[in-house]
Amino acid sequence: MALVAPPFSCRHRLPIHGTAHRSNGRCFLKSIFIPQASLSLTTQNHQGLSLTPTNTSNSELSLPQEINKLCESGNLAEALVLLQRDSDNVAFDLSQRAEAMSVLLQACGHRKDIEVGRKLHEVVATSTQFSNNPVLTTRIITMYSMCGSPWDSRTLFDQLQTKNLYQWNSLVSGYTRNELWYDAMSLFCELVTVTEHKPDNFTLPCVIKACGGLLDMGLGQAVHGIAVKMSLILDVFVGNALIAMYGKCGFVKEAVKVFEYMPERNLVSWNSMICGFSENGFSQECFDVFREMLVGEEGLIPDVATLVTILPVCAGEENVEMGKMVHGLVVKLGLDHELMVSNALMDMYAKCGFLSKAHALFEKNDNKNVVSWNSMIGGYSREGNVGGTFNLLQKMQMDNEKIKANEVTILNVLPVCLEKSELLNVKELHGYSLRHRFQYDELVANSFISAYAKCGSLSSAEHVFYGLEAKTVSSWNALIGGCAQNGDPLKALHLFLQMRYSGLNPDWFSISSLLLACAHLKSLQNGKEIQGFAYRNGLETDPFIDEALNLFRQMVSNGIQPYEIAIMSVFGACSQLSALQLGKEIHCFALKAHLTEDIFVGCSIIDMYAKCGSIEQSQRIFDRLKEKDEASWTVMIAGYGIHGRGKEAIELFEKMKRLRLKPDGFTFIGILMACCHGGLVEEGLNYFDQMQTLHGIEPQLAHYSCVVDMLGRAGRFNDALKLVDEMPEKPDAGIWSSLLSSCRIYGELDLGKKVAEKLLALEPDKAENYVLVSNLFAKLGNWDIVRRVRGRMKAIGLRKDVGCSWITVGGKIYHFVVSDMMLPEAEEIHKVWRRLEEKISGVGYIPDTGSVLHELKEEEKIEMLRGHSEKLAISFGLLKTPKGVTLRICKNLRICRDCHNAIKFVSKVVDREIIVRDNKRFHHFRDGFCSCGDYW
DNA sequence: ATAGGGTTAG
Repeated sequence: MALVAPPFSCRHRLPIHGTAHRSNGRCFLKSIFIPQASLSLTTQNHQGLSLTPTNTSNSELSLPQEINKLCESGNLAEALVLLQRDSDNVAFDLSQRAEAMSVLLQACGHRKDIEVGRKLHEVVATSTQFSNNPVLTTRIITMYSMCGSPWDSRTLFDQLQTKNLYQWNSLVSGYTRNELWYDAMSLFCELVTVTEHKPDNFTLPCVIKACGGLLDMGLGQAVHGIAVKMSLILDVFVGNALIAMYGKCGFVKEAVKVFEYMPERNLVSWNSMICGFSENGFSQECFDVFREMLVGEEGLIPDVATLVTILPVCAGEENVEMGKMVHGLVVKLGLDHELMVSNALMDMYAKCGFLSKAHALFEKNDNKNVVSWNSMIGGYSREGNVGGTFNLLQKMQMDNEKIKANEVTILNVLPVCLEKSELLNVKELHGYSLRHRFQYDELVANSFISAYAKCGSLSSAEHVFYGLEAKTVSSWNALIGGCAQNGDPLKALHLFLQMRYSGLNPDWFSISSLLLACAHLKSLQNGKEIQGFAYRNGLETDPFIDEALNLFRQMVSNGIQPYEIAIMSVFGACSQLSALQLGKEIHCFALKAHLTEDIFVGCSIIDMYAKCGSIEQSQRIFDRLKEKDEASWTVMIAGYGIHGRGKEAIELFEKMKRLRLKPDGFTFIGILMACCHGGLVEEGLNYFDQMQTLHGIEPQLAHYSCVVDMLGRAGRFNDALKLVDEMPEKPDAGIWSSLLSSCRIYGELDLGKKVAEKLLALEPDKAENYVLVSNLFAKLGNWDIVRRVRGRMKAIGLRKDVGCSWITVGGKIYHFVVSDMMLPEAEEIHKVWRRLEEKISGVGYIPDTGSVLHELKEEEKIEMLRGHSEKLAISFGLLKTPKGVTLRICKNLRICRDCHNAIKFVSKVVDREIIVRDNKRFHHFRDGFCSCGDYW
């Protein structure tokens, strides 16, 4: 094939750029990789290219020539005056006048001068000779769309009595030019279905581009089909448009196919191909195609578009060697003064870490625009160079070329404000963007939301968020991510729900943030808050953690590799739900992804199995861990703690000390909890003492809480109160509430009253506390006080958290709310329980109506007990699982005395192990006994 | 008369 550059590219480019390539006749590209033969073209292309021939030898210019001269110097208004003045001049015939109008219309389009364009339109429309001139109307349609006002194009188009294909094409291209992809598509449909016109090689490229704009690959394929049927696929423009469209839609393979089968290719085809690879992250392919384009048999010379496509690839890959080579090519082609090229070069050097080289280019270049400044500012910003960034920003504003900052500037500067969490700078920048109306840009607004959140100013973040007119998934994500990362995980979850209610679908970012929130929430008591939250918000289906886990699965099955943090978060979420099956599944995934060796992930896995009730599995994982640190030992000890296996916890703790590992504050929380749940009071007190004397660890509130709880449960109220007095910190509500429940167990009415007062004074707006207080008095039959407490609760509008239990069957989590009559299989479930109740009554079960806090008749109380959610969950589990399978139930509140008693009997009569996790610990029921030894 | 590829951020 002859190495002839297609005339198209230059003809197309020249009117825009105005400069032609210079060639000194030498083979200037040889040193890179261009074959010599390609050379002759540059000069050849040069000829006959000027827009309109000007006849300078003749002092008498024709009207079109004169208009053209004025247009070239930018005097469009003058040209219009000239046209109008000579409207009666017979010296100019009609065709000359029409041509002159054409020239002016074109110039209006190029220079976006809609004022003059509109006046000229009026002139044409009101004249009898020209109003129906199809050439002129086409030009007016084009002019309006080039001025960014395709609506005016449409108005004129609709007024036309008859429309030819030129006019249709002009309007379609006007829509695509203004990125009104949908309008372009529907106009095309109209053209095909309503008119006799057949779309041609001018129509299709626009339509194909619109498909790309809509990112609608299906539509694009359909148009591709039309192109094939009409044999328009042979057209270079159509082929090029297809390459670009497939690239935009993410189907590079299709783009390559089109490229390979094209009967004729030009520079644009190559550029589009490189661009397609670039957009889809195939950097090596970009370089390969670029090289092939230069040295292959077609041997084309790159133009500005090629260079500004390939340079960002070098930048993205930080491949400065390639970048330098392209730079050499740029110089040899004489394109180093092209603004876009020099900008791309600067950006490339900056991104490759050669900031001073970039700066040198920047200084040398006196032709700068916003992009130039932004690229440099971005360079300093990425380096975290606060001074350099702000210095440039200031210089930019003082620059006498009056280049104004834009949205990208803001986006570049914002990250450096976060370097030192500079809230002040963020606020200042925000003020600036408000004044310049940049906050209407979605990206800018979202960046401010996350920036404020990162600086710890959630309220400002929310302020920006709620001020948004249209909230997209990204806006929600910015706020959700901010809350998740900045210590308000519950708010993150709340927002997640709100987003779903507003009809938006969460994406991967939302889910990651949610997972992060779940990880932070691990410290909350077994997800109790989350469950309560979900139910208070009327979430009837599975709670969102469940959904997050489902989405995590999708993420995995879509081949998206989660980071360690995501894995850990998911384990955290499993722990909260006690979703053993799911936890196992994710454990398998982590194994396959070789993430289990990670010391943190290993830790989460141990924690997950323990919190999902499978302490033996935790121990196995723990034993196999190659690398164990203090944290690994601590989660293992704490795991035994929540299972009430104090002895094992103590063994581990002693072993840990023998290995000379240093227990820290967290380890002591674990061991104290273990002693507390295992009823090992003396041991616990001993460790509490050791912790201070031997290890020099100052006990925190959490340690005191454990010990006070431990003493209270053992009925040693004097010791407990003594410790409360000795505490350096003020006791919190947790301490009072644990004491209060101990008072209930031991019937300590007087102390209970005092403790209740303290608790309600400290946390007057927490429903749980009122429930605790009323439980105490209800147990003693003091209904008067119960009624008063309940009344007070009602008066301040508090409602008790709904009791809720859940069980996993077949990988799905089923929830049961107390006295839930809306259950899908309510009939069967209740029947199962009735039968069980008969059976266990035969072996000694007597309903413990003391657990019912309402004033009801005895029979009604018994009916209430039957509705407790854990009983429903167990009945469901028995109904749905084969004989002998262990049932694992979770509950958001503490298990009641009657249920605890009943489940002991059930475990005996159905001969199954039943594991219940309440909001404090695990209960393993087997053969009529519970692992907690009725001490909880 | 009407057409395809292109720099900064995400």
